[in-house]
Amino acid sequence: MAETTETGLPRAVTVAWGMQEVPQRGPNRGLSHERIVAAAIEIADNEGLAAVTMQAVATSLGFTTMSLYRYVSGKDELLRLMQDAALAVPEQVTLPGDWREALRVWAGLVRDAFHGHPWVLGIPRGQVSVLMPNSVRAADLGLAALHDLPLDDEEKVGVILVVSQYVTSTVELELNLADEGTVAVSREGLDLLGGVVTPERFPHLAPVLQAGHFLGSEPAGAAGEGAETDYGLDADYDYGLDLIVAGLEQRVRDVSASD
Amino acid sequence: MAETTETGLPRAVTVAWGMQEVPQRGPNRGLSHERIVAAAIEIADNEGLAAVTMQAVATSLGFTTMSLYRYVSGKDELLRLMQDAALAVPEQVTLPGDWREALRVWAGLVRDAFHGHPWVLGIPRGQVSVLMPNSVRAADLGLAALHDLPLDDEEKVGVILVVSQYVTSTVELELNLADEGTVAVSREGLDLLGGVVTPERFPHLAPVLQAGHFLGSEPAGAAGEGAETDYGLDADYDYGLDLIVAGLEQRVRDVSASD
DNA sequence: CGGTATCTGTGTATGCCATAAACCGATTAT
DNA sequence: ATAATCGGTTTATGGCATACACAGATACCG
Repeated sequence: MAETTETGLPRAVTVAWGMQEVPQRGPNRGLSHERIVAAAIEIADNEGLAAVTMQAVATSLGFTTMSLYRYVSGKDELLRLMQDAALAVPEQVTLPGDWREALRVWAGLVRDAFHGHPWVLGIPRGQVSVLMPNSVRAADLGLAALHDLPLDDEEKVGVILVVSQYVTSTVELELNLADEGTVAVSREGLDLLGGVVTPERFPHLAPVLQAGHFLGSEPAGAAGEGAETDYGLDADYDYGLDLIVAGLEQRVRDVSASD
Repeated sequence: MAETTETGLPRAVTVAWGMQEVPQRGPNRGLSHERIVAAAIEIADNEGLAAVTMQAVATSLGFTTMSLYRYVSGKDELLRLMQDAALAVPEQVTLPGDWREALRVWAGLVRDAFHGHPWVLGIPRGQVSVLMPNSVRAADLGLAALHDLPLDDEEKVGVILVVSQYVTSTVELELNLADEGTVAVSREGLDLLGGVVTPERFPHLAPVLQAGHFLGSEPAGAAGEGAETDYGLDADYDYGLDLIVAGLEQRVRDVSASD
């Protein structure tokens, strides 16, 4: 159960939206939660999420550890704020007119955000709020992408959820495999696994593993050509998205037919 | 970067598969990683993931904290093992013949596993391995469900991934909303949000929020009838799954047509 | 069959980290 | 001007993961 204010909203939500009353008396404030979150994000970007400690954030700002607690109720709240701030979708996007294209572009924006700050996935789930500013912004943009679809709003929200969840999970998978695939799939580990993942025990999966699919391990191929943003799973990503789009088109046909 | 053995496989993987050499000399072992993981899971089930400390696990087994480190390299590894053990799919499932039904049943099994041990979602992502025993088991079963589909193996793996990711994310969403929806959506918070989520700034989303959709908040309705397993988002869950299935059917048609 | 290398469980110790509590000086409302 | 409030610091605490070194148990080797 997350910390909540009298309104029932999690404190992180009210803070992020600037709905917190600003004190009148007392000295001028030397910090702001924006600056704190920005500093924390920079640390996470450079040194990983584990390096984000209250102390590190505070000293990187030239303040004491405890000073942060005047702006943020605790580390949980800081993490929530970081997460939302990191997943900002660019302002002023112009989406293609065709909803299929628009949806793909939107998904790409979400995906880019994750790729820019992969440590977000290191934040425990179950603490995420749909009501944070950038979530709301992203949702609005997603609905904009689907504007011309002949579905009611509730259903569009469902689509947005499915897609964003899909994108999130795909990035998560990419990162797990980046950790694991490159090393483990080096034949050696796979052979070892072959001892336990036998065709008798796993009739359907064993052949696939043996064939070397799974894990998106291409046959070496031409690596190195602008490899920066090559996550190796682009094909799988596109495939899943195609699947969703196809399902959506079918749904549209069904709806249109029943009119 | 996760701890790896000489094989390149994460240590958690080799431990989970029992691929670790058993020592010959020395006293008889009083513990096993299975018992440790089981104890840890019990604590997590009863008191939440936060209560799972090395100390708590050890004393619940009647041993010292440090004794655990003879079986598990650290807490990270323990969490990985817990995650995999918690997400076990029942043995001896018989899947329906129709692949649509089978896929739904399979997705339901995965979903049930999460519902049984929701704390799994509290484990930071990016640490999860696809090579753990129960992941493999689940993947095998998933492929079995799709056995009759006229798609190649690689594509089926893609489908499995999409579906399991979808299920995972849906459960995550459910839990987030259970934390937040029940409390926050009590009109009061929503009104407050209305001040910032204005139709001018969020033309597409604001109406939806105002209408009370989003967050799966039904108009009160008849709650209490066997509410145990009522997560409120079943409709959304089914919807997304339908979408995927529909997409898949389309894909099958495409493939068949190009034959 | 005795010696030795090896392993297990334990006790002790360390260092990091989040956070609580009390304090001083600055600022503003009255 | 005075009092109520607030910001930032200092100091202190408790929890937690884990490194290290030890004492007894066990199995291999000659």
